[in-house]
Amino acid sequence: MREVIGKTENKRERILLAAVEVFTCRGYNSARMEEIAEIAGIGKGTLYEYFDSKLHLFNEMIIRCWEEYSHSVTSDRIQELSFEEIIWEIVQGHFKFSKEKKKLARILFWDTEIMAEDLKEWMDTRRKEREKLIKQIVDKAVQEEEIKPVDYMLVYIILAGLIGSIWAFNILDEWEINPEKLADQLTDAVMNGIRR
Amino acid sequence: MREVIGKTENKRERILLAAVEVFTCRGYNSARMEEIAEIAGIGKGTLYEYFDSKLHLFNEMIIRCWEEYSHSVTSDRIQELSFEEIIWEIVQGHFKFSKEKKKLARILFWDTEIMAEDLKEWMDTRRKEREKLIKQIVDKAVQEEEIKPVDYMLVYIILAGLIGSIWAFNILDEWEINPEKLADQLTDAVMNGIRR
Amino acid sequence: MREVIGKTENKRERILLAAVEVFTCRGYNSARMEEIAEIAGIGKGTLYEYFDSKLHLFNEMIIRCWEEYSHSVTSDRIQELSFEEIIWEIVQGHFKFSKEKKKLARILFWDTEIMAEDLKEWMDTRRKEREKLIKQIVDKAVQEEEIKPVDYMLVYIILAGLIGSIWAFNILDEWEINPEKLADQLTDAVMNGIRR
Amino acid sequence: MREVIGKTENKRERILLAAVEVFTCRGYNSARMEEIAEIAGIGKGTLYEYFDSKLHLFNEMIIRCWEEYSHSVTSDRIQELSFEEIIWEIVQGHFKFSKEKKKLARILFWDTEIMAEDLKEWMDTRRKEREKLIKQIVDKAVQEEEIKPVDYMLVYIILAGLIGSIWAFNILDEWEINPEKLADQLTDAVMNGIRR
DNA sequence: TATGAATGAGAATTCATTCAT
DNA sequence: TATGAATGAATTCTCATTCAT
Repeated sequence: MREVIGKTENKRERILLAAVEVFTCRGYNSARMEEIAEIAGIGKGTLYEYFDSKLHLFNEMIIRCWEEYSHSVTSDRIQELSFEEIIWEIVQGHFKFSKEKKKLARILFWDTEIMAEDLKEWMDTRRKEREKLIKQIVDKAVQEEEIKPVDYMLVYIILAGLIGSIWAFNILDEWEINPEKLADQLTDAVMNGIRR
Repeated sequence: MREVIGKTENKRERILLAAVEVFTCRGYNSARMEEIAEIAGIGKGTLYEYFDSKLHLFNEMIIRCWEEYSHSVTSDRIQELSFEEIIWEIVQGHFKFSKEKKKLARILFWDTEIMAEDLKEWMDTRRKEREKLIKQIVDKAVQEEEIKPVDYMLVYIILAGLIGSIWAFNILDEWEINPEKLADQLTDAVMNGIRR
Repeated sequence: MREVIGKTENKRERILLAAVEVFTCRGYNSARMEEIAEIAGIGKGTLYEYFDSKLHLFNEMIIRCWEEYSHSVTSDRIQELSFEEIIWEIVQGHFKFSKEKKKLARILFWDTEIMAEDLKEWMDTRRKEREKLIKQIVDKAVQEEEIKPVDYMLVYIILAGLIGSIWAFNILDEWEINPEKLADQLTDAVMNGIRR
Repeated sequence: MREVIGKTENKRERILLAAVEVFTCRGYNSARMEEIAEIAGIGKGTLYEYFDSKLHLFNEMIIRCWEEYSHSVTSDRIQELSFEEIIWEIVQGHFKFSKEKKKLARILFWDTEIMAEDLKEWMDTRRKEREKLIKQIVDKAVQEEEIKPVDYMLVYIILAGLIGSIWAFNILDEWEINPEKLADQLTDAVMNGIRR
């Protein structure tokens, strides 16, 4: 019994992994279902036993990856950390994830134009949640006089920007720096500015 | 003779403008050459008199737009400005450009998957130039003791990040703020940090 | 042992019933084996234990239905009836069958394009039998001076025509008339003509 | 100028002719667009320059053929003819058309299940027109006391039936009789009945 | 030079059939 | 014997590109 379920789950899993590989390398439109099937080591038709269409497969892959990403970035003990520590955690977590799965990050954050409407909504909801979380963190830090009374959107922009730029422009490939050190420096820059 | 050339140049221009319109609205893969021809007001076959292929047209469009972008972001009197002023100029220039040409910005900065190898190289060269420019600016500012002695890559990341996040996440649509004010705030945050 | 056979026979039967349902609703090409299996309440693979292929299943279904039709149209005591009564019986029997199983009739009489060669032959044999029967009936009626000495093919055409038109053109849906009355009128028209 | 139009029209025409050939031989579902293209002597893609889809092509073919059929069956001087003559004309016209284009007739009258809704409506309208025409003819004949006061639907069924049976059951292939003689006999049977 | 009709490679998807269990 | 997961041939349709005019 367990074997059958395992096998089935396994195949679905293998398809999703193959999908990550192909979608991230080629982008949605250039990805061919046949290649995904080949990489998953199954027949073309089998894909459609597990996913209704190319778009459905893509959407499921995105959701799966987003969840994986969330786990890797969000700390469980976020309530206990200071603002400075939170920034450090976010930057470092994101950097680690991006370094490992650079292409995935690209698809995940930017390749949104072909997403189905419901996936867009789903991602929007996730984004709003995140925005709200940052608002709470900023408000708390302002209240506790850890930071200046800034618009939380400003912090959001800065953070999102740092996060974005970390994997963009192929910086990661060329700049040898470890996540912790990068997190140190960026956190310092954000907290204290770069003015002498 | 000159008239023909003039006419020709004109047509090439019209094609490029139409290409911007179509590629930015539909994305590379969904863009159809026929639509580009229609918008340019010419025959489908004529496209191929001016551009070898869809990819070539896309590449030329990217180059064209990048140059336009560079003009709008880079000030001529960059040598005369202080570091703080330069950051302000960059942020504000980018914000303005992005707000006006949101979709173009997206394609320009992130839709890299379909770029031909030579375009990738071209963009890499541009990026290196820009990196070098920032290095000079940072070095000068450090030397003149305007800012702390930071790794110029750090500044590059922060700047690139801010630039990226400005148009990402649909922030632009939802956040009503004018370019100057945003530039003020971000410049202040970068220079002085957000710590109280 | 007998139970297994019984079970088996039962299953074959259920498949044929399901086939009637699906083939008549969807037509041959749009019918899916999976749906037939579902309706029969068996697994997809099991179909192929009982029928070699979709086409074989279709053919067997046709044969089954044709026999059912023959029973409903042909009277046992055909020898005892007058020509007029026979026509009445045929028209009324066909009308009844068609009204109940309109879609089946359509498949049975007209959807011949996908029939396998051997089924075509089978149906041809059936048709010849029927033609022969009508020839006998006509000859007898002519001999007994019940009708004029007409070519039996003429009668065959008229009968086949009436039979065909009864269910065609959606007449059945729109024209509220009971089988007996229709049979009365048509028999009268055939026997006596419509001239005043 | 005329040449270009001629050429284009010619190609559309050739596609329609090829479509008749393939659809009538294979039926809608088994017909392959590629075969139609081959027979028309053009490329696969060219079909789609002239017809949006397989269904559109089928529909246009049906309409075309129906019009052709109508011309061949309907006499211009129908008002001047007696009821008997009209029946004679209809039977003989239909017989001629069917003999020449047996398979087309089959598709035209019976292969209705895959027709698009609007084509079904179109054919229904045609059918209603025809029904109305027959009603007028019957009413006139009844009024002028040429025939008994019968329900016009009865005549419609008989006519439609004769028409149907003429091409059905492969009768045409096996029965050597010329159109005029058949029309004579059937008209006589309808008018006077077959009772001695 | 300009055109757009013609093309056909290529992609997504379906479904009858197979076969390991 | 019964099953249904797996398969891949087959099919429709798209669209970048060509080429005769």
